[in-house]
Amino acid sequence: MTASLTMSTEAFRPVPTELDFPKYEAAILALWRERDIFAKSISQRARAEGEVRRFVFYEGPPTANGLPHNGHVLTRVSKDLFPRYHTMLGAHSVRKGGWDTHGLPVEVEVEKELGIHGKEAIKAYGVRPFVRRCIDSVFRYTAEWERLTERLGFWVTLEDAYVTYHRQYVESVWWALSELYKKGLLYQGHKVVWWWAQGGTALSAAEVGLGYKTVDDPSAYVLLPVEEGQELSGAALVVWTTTPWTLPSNGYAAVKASVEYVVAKLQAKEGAAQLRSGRLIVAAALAPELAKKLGAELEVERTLLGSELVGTTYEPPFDLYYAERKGLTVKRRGGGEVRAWWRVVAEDFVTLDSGTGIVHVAPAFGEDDHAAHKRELASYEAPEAVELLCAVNPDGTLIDGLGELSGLWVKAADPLISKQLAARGLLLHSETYRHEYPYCWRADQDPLIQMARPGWFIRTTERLEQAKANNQAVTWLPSHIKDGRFGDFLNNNVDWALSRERFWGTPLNVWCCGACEARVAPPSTEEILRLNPAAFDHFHADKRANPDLSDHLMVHKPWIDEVTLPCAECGGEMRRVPEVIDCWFDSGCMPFAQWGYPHQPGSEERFAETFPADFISEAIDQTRGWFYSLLMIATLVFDEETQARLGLAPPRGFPLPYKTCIVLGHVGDREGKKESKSKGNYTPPDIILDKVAMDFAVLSEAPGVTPEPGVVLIAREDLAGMDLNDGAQVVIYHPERGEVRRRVTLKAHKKLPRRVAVVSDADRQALGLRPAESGLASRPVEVPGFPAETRVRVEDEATPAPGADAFRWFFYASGPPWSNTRHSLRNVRMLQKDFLVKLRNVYSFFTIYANLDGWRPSAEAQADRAPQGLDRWILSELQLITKRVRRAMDAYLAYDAAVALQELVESLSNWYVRRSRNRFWAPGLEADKQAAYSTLYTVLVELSKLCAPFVPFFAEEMYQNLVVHAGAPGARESVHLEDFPEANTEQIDQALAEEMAAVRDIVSLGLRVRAASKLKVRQPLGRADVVLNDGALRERIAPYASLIQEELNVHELRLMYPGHEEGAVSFKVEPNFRALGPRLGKQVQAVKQALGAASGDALFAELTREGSISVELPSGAISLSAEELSVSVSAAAGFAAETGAVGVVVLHTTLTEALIDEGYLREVLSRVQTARKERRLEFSEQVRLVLGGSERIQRIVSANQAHIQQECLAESLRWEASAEGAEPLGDEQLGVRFE
RNA sequence: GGGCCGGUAGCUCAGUUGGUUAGAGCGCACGCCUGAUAAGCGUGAGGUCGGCAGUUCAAAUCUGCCCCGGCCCA
Repeated sequence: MTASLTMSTEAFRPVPTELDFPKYEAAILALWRERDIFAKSISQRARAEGEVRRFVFYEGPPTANGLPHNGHVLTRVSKDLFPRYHTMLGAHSVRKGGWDTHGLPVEVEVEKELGIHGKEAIKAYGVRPFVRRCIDSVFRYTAEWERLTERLGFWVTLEDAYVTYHRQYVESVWWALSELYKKGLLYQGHKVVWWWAQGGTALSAAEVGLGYKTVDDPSAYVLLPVEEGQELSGAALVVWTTTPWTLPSNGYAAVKASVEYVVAKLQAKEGAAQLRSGRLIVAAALAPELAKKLGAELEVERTLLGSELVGTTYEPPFDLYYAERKGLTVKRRGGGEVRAWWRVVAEDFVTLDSGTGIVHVAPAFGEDDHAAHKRELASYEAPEAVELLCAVNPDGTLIDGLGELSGLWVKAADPLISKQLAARGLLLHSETYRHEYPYCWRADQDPLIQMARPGWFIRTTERLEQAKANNQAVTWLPSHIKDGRFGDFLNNNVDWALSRERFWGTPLNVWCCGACEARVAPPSTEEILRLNPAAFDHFHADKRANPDLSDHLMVHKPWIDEVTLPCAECGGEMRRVPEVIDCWFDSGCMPFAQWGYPHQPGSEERFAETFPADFISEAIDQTRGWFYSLLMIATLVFDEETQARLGLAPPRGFPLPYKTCIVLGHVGDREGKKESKSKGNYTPPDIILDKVAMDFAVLSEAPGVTPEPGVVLIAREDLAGMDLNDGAQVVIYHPERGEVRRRVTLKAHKKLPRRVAVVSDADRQALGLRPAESGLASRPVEVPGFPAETRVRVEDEATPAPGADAFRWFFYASGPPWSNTRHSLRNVRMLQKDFLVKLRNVYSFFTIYANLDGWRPSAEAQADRAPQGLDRWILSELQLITKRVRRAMDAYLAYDAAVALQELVESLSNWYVRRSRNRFWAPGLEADKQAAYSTLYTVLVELSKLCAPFVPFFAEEMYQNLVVHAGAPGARESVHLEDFPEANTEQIDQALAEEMAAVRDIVSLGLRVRAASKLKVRQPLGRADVVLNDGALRERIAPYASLIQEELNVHELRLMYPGHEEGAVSFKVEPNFRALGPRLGKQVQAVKQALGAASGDALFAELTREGSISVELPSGAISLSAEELSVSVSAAAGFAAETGAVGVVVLHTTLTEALIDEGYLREVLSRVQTARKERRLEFSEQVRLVLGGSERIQRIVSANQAHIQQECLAESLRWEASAEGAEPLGDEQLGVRFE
């Protein structure tokens, strides 16, 4: 048979023997592109007749100004899975991409590019060119993102992706802000923020979190003397602070009302510094500790509750405000008058964890402080009379009026402040305090300070109950997010600090009148133009001068700052506030802003169709990010009243704006550590997707080793990262000159850091490489930026990369997506082997035999005949798994679905195919063989559909070959245009599933007996006895007797009832705890003992005879029914037998001469087949066989000549007594050759 | 310091309403099979279920405290 002839008659393309997944994935990608399968998968559903169910998915926009990493791979594959599934279920699922483009990270990138730092530097450079650079930088890595997206098979339309800086998008955001403004939810106020003084900006919580460092700060215990004329005069409150620079801004001293305080006399030692007061007021519980610090005795004079201290006035440490405002009093709403500042207040945030139990409160610095101040203000009749005390300028220097302290950077002022306080007798004690303190994440020498700043806020706290109710309606996966991390976050909600004093962001659309108090928040440029038709003239002029100016910049700083509006109240000029907004607000607007709602034509319909989302998914760090911004904005903007006003029909109840949210865990390295580019413990996605290659900085030598030519040394971790062992053969080359390659041996070297490679002189010369200048000090993160000739690429050519399906499968099958994943090439390959490789082998097996037999799919071949035996079983398994997969996917449980699919492949490969092999190589194409092909074909085709959302490439590969190429009836263009399989419950046979499980157990037990008795399976045995624990199973197993016989290679199989065996087993009778526990309680332990002490065989006999067992207990005799007992058999000593959960398998191990002959015959066949294989003969090629060897073999061969010829495809068989090359075969000799 | 999640075999993970012999895969060891063959299969070893205390006839499972790791927040 020649190749060309075979080709023409074969229904299926042969499956290549080499395992190169990336190779065929490339072909599949081309096919999808060419045929536009993704678009068709969507439009096909949209065109369906009748009401089309929608499945709404929102893309959480990534930022394209950084490179994608493995965490993004997880999000992308997670986001891809469910829309694919629902599309196959018939839903219309639009997948619009999106890009997040605003924010500080973009500005920082540009600053780096320009080599400038800070707001002032940006202004000096020019905001106009700066912003133009921002817009250019936003899509720096778009190409990489697009490539990764396509390569992973993540189906999303990027062509019409929403972009947060686009004018259309910005105007939608404006609309939302305008709505909030109208509802009174947008206001200007003060908030304590983490302030980066040098940069002149507040940092978001996430940014602050990046910069914590352990530092030593001053720790000062300061006296606040009680003012004259009060009960406690003569004593001083002791407060503790680690930020002395906030002392000039002190406003209150806070205590906890319920805590006990003491007035104690300090027994100062000789020579101690002179203090203003020797009587100290501190929390009783902390007094001893303070005394210890002071090295002095504290003599308690009086004890009082915190509540008794409230109202006491004191002298602040600095005169700055005191002189002027000590007389300022305010009226309480409920009546009464208090001094505005410098009195004791009761606050719950006061703890006894550290300090003195009395807290120095500086309302301008510190969140608790500010909140306390606000509570005070809220109780006044005229709060506006009280101005905030703030002795610090926005640039972080102390204000004028503080003498030598004025103009000093706050941290620099600390020592001086301590000195002054000491001089004035107010410093009780000072030391240093080691703690975590935040620094700017991008200028790590700049400490952040907490500071109250004016800004714009969204009154989220006002509608918090709705937000919470909304959260309760969301299906969170995992469920603990709802009341855990997300719920907690809502419970601790504070108003959303919306504004940012930066340049590149959505400008806050609030215009204020310079002459009066009027403000407007126009929702669109259209409205702006209505108010001032010339509003954008300056932009158009700029555009004429610079035609390449992006139109989108019309709604950005600095152009938008020039837009003025006439004041409707007074006719004055209104100017925009200078701030831009938090970019999280942008992303939270995407449900409507992606359509340009409500300004764009058609956006109402589109928004109505796609709100809320059925499903979103991002990593856990988005809890406070996107998950929050989406939910909060939807809650605030789309309340019932507004929905009615907007005419959103039908009205949406909670949850908004997403029904289900899968919260993903983080992707870690092999050790579970966070993958980080700077540490180099990072597997680039390309290693999984394309080829196993990595770049290293070139070194000429390692500590203590001179490299030999042909050997390259790298760190052990890097070796493991490429899934290679010490001594692996790889190729190395110049990263830009891949045509010249050297084959080398990789060796691990302990003293090497990551991402450097020691290359010998000879190899370096041959490849045109030179050592990297930074040598051993090269940091992993820098290596990609090195000049090409100082980098060497190491590639494992022998083992292709696992590919996109394997990458996807890894994330689905390695565990629930919310648990952290340990990612590495090795782990990806491990899971690939379990599923993809195994499935591929079955698929390959099928094509080989189906082609040999000329079987092809047809309506007739797939006719619904009643399947029997194994066919019936595997088809039932298929339906059971289909049911499980659907149930799991409907509940968004990808991992459960993946496990189910894996089980099906296991059953298919390890049992169905293995047990059916002889059916496939039986001669001819009889009915049974037809049935086998038809069954295996059906399972494979259904599997291709079942796994299509998971491994879209391989599913397509199978489908294209088995269905499309083979011209099967009903073939669609792509598996992704197919309907997802529905379980055919008629084919489910639960009983059969149990029976087959028992059969597989019995076979395992039998094999265990053989292994224990050192009896090869090839040696037939006379008989096997099976004693089942469950007698009822005997009848049900009987039909599979021949199958078991064959697997165990025994002539006869006896299935026995317990009690009818021949002494090979003994019985064990135990309590059935589940049944007996409730009845007997404590006595079950006594029953257990009694049963254990008695003979199991006797108990079993009694049970069989009487139907129950009587047991003597200390409390009297009780009778136990069969249901209350569990009886099991085990192998009796002296038999070749093994015990398992199903029962006992006994093998009769006596070998007769006839059995030995049979064994030899099997050996002869095996030898001949092995010889065929060694000669690489075609499966169907006929041979002229010559055998030789000892006499006994000759006798066996001649007695079975026809059988041997048939089995081994031998057209002739000749015996040659003196055959050369005869080898030992047990006690005999055999030689095999072909003529 | 607070919150959330996790801690089960060498590794990665399952583990039903608590039921008495805790599972799977990989890896390892041994072996089998040979017309899936650079495949396939079996068996085995390997566990104080993070620790301690409690509830219970019975705890990997429920409760409390503690230890370790990760993440988030401060």
